[in-house]
Amino acid sequence: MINPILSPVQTSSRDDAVLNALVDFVASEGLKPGDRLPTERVLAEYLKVSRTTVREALTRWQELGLVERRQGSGTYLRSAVTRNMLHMPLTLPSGNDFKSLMHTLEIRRGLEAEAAVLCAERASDDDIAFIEKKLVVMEEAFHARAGMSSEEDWDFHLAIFQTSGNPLFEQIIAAMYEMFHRFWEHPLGVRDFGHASFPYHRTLFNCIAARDPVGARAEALKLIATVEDDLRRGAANLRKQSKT
Amino acid sequence: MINPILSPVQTSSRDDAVLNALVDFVASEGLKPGDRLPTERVLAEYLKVSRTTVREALTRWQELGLVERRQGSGTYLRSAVTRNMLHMPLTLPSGNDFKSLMHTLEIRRGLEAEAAVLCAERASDDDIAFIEKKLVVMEEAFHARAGMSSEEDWDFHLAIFQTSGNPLFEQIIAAMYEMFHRFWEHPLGVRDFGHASFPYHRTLFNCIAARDPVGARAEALKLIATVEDDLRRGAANLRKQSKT
DNA sequence: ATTGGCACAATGGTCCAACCAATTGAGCAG
DNA sequence: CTGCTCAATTGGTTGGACCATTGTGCCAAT
Repeated sequence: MINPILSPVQTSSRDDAVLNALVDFVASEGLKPGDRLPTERVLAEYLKVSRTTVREALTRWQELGLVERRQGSGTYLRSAVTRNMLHMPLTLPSGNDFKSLMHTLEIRRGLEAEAAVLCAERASDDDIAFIEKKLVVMEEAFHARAGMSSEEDWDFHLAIFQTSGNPLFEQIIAAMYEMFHRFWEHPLGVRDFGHASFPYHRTLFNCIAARDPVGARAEALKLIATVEDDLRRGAANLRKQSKT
Repeated sequence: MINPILSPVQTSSRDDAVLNALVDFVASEGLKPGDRLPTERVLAEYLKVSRTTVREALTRWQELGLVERRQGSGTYLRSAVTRNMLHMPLTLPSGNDFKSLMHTLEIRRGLEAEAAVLCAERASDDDIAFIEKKLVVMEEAFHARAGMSSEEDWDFHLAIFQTSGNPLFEQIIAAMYEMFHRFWEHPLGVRDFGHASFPYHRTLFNCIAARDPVGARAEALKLIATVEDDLRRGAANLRKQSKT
């Protein structure tokens, strides 16, 4: 173990200084996601650094998804920024095959079950009413379109994560979810994807409403299991197609 | 839901082209993590782009942790790179307070348990021998120094994650671990931090070696529970100190 | 009044040439 | 062999120029 006393010696590079200043600026101006940042030229002049340095700093934020740049238009905030953020770039080698998608589901399995437990333990009456509202919306959308709808489904799960009282669940699972859905839409030939998971949303909610953590974990695991089955069916479909 | 048919219209920017070319170069040269890449000037000339563009591309890889740049020395590969890598950069509001540390443990609880299950299901005999080696090293370090050692402890857990066959476990938990250890060293007045978790390392290994997923989950949960207890004790310590 | 096209300014993207700062290694004095 | 100096190498920064895209306002045609 390295002695922490003499380890850091932070030679704060120019970029970091720019980003720190930018964090303060965003805070003082009260900028929210979607708002436009000052132009690179303005930032460069204001911070007394070259535009190249500003660009390197913004490139880093862009790669982290904190900011979006549109040529001819400007640079826009994409997410809330604070000082002391911890950046965790996850990299999955070759992310568009069956195995990689399965890996995201294994993560979700662990986290969704845990979130369901915490949610069942901590939910207030208001929280439960809120979650039920999302559930009803999802069920209506299901019956109206005769199929799962990603949007409302996600809203329901999101309500659970938020009620868990731990913001990390939402952020990590959101990343898994995004990666998964980037591919699940059409490529896999399964038309009624997610159909089988429908009933478990209601049973999961019932356990949460009854403050039953053990039951909530079990229902969450069943729900993920149906998605895994769908994925396996999709993979089998693909294999069959490629053979013909 | 947006119709995916008419969404992308990918105008491949210059940076991406550079990075793709670099992936091919790394592949053709068989470069491994730790190896040195060509200098920025050489890359610029070879790819017929300006050095600025090369730098922007490398800055992006650096932010993703794929590459490390040392002024005066060169640019070094830090991780395997392949085409079709999928990047999921997460940024977490890094709290330095008790609640945030507890949040990281809740994530670890879900993931370590799941990793232990998968490890017990999938471990080959060689894997188990490797894990046991790490365990023995940790136990020796424990007896030699009469206390937990972060380094060897982490190596043991790392071996389990790697055996789980899912690289995401290692990456996510590593981030949680870093966030946690950024504060656990001395600030909390608990001297024998992690001491109570020691015996569960052996029991966890026994379950894995016996290919007992259910038992492995249980032992992993017990292990995390002891860490949570330590953290709670540390928080109580802090409160007591601040009152005097 | 609405629509379509056009010129123009603003903004991010690229390029170049130079210089700064840290690292490395060769050469040399002790 | 040790320790120092020095020069070449390499990433970091700068200023200035130009390109490509976007947004806006004006104007003519409908």
